[in-house]
Amino acid sequence: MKNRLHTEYVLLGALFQGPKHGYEIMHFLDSALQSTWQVSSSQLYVLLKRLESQGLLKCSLKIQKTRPAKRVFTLTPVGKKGFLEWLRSPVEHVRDLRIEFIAKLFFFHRLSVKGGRDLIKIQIESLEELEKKFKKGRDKENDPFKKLVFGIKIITIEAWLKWLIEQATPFIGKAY
Amino acid sequence: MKNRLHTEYVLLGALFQGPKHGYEIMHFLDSALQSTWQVSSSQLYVLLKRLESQGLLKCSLKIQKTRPAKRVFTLTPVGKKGFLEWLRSPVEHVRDLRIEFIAKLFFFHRLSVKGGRDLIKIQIESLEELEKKFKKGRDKENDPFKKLVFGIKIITIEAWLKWLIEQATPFIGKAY
DNA sequence: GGATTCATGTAAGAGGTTACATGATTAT
DNA sequence: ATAATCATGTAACCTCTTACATGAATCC
Repeated sequence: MKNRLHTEYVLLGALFQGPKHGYEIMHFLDSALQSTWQVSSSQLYVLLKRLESQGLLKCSLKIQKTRPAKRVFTLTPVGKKGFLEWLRSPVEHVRDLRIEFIAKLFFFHRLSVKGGRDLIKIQIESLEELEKKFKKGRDKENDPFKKLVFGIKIITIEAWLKWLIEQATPFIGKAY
Repeated sequence: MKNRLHTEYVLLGALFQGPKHGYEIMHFLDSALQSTWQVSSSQLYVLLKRLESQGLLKCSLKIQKTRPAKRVFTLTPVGKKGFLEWLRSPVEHVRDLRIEFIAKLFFFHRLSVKGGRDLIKIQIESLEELEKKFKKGRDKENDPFKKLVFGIKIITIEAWLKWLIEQATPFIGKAY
């Protein structure tokens, strides 16, 4: 499966529990993900069109008397599969934890999907490995600036590990 | 002074200690900032052109027999002033600490510019204020997901405060 | 003989933002 | 009256990335 944009997966997730039209998706994301994930309305409609053309969504028109027709989107099986695969994969880069990983946790919680604890577990493992790697890198490094850069990477990873264990794990709950 | 791009300031910084041509700047950034800041060569030349047209750089041609002429760039007084203003200002967003702030520290260190300790100090103050704000926000929040988002923000700020105090401050040194 | 270094660029495209366009309905 | 809500979009622009173009010199 190709490397889709993060926002595209978030849109798929917004449709996981049932069809919605664009405007509805906008409000769903605004109220639930709020400042975590913002999609402008123009971008939203562009992405929905693209996802439809790629067969991840299908769309039906719902004509209304007084307003423009709603374009109601439904996840296709391909779209559903793609979303779940994304949801259960750890993020590749450390920088993606603050945004993309949080979005995954949101969906595990909101949609009651199983696998959240497993995701957290492998995410922790991959962070611990990275931490080791960076610590080795720092030890070998002589340039004080580069040491400093390793330092902020390591300290950030440690903070996020703590957050994953102490806050994210209880958030997901035992059942999932 | 308008809100210039971060990369533009980095280019200005690369010229702070004397004129360089594009290719030289590339190597300077590659070797010194390495993985912290990468500029593709195509983007580099575009930015240099823009900075020149805005009067922050001036350029002189140095013709060579066998290779294309070097375009040697020199900081103008406006450019120098703009760079120092940027250098001494704290970053606005927390997300900019990991990249933009680090670049500022690099230049303080590398160019032996004074004001590094002051910058760290006000950066610490602004982070501490943010931390308080987020903690209040978390206390008022009922939605567990939004609490979790506050949680990662707070824990990240705490880590970076620790890094600023324990690692960045000694890096800059007492004299600056 | 082939890769790398030196030295500059253009062109195309991806992803995003902001501004603008439409137009009725409902709330204040 | 006028502002906000509902509902969709297009167009222009910005930043950055990738690919491509040129062409001698030098290293292996």
